[in-house]
Amino acid sequence: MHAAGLRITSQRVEILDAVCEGQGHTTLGEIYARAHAVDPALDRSTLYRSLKLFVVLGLVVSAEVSGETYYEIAKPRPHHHLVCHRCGKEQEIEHAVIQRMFDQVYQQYSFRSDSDHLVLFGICAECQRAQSAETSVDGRQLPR
Amino acid sequence: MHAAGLRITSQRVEILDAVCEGQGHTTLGEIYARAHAVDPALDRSTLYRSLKLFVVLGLVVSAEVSGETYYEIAKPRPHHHLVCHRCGKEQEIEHAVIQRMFDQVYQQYSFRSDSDHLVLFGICAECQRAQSAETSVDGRQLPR
DNA sequence: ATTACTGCAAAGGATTTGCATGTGA
DNA sequence: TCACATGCAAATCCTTTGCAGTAAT
Repeated sequence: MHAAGLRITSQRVEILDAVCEGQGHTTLGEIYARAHAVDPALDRSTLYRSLKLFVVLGLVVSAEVSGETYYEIAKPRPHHHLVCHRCGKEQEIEHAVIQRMFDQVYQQYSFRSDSDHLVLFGICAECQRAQSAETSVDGRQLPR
Repeated sequence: MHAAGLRITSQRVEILDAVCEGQGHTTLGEIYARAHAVDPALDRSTLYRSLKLFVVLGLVVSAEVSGETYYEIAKPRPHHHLVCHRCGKEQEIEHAVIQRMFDQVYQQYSFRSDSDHLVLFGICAECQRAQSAETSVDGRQLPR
């Protein structure tokens, strides 16, 4: 940071903290809420400027999911997320599974994928159980 | 469409046509340009309203890629895109490769993925060749 | 003492909304 | 005919920008 002649200000620290707190993905609004709670004088324009800076510096990565931009502290290794569209919970998954898929894509299409931050939507284990419970009576599946 | 008590208007047809014309993904701006060329009276608000309706009805799917929303006629089978971030070209790939990855994710995480429209970034075959040419002289690789 | 950074306020752009009018079924 | 859709204009929301004051090095 110093290397680029940039300064470490209290606002930047607060914002970076706020990004950390939202483990996994956080929206801009959430970041602002947290940082603003700590420092009510913090302005939105500062948030926008800082976030943009962090992304350029590679401290933070951003991803667009269903119309919103999410921010996350950059991690050294590529990783990916599973998001349940029933309960909204998200979990991180390791890169290995994805890498195998990338390899197959390369074999078939000669395309070298390097997306290091995919988001897969679906139904998590818990919600699968909940769903099957909804369509069954006393554990017996209802005919559809 | 009639089923829901909705009407088929000339504007809706024009907009749907405009989405079709942009094979693969099209931005809202491109759709507007095309539809507006056909019918200069067409208003942006109508475009927004119609596009939103089409997405709800499942006629059109939307995806956000690098800060922009892209629209595409919904296809019966799930499919995915490879986007080269050097030349910008995109190609469609079949679902099978992705499905295998989904299966592995399910085995490891009990998470049922159903993303039917992934976008993978990377470098396409052509650009790989171009890149290696840049770092070679007379076909011999330069030491890095 | 510099000069980058902030907050404020205003500008800019994209999207949404209220309402009177028009039009498809 | 009658409710749905449209166009227009205004409202709203999100993000960016210019500038004068503030603070980090």
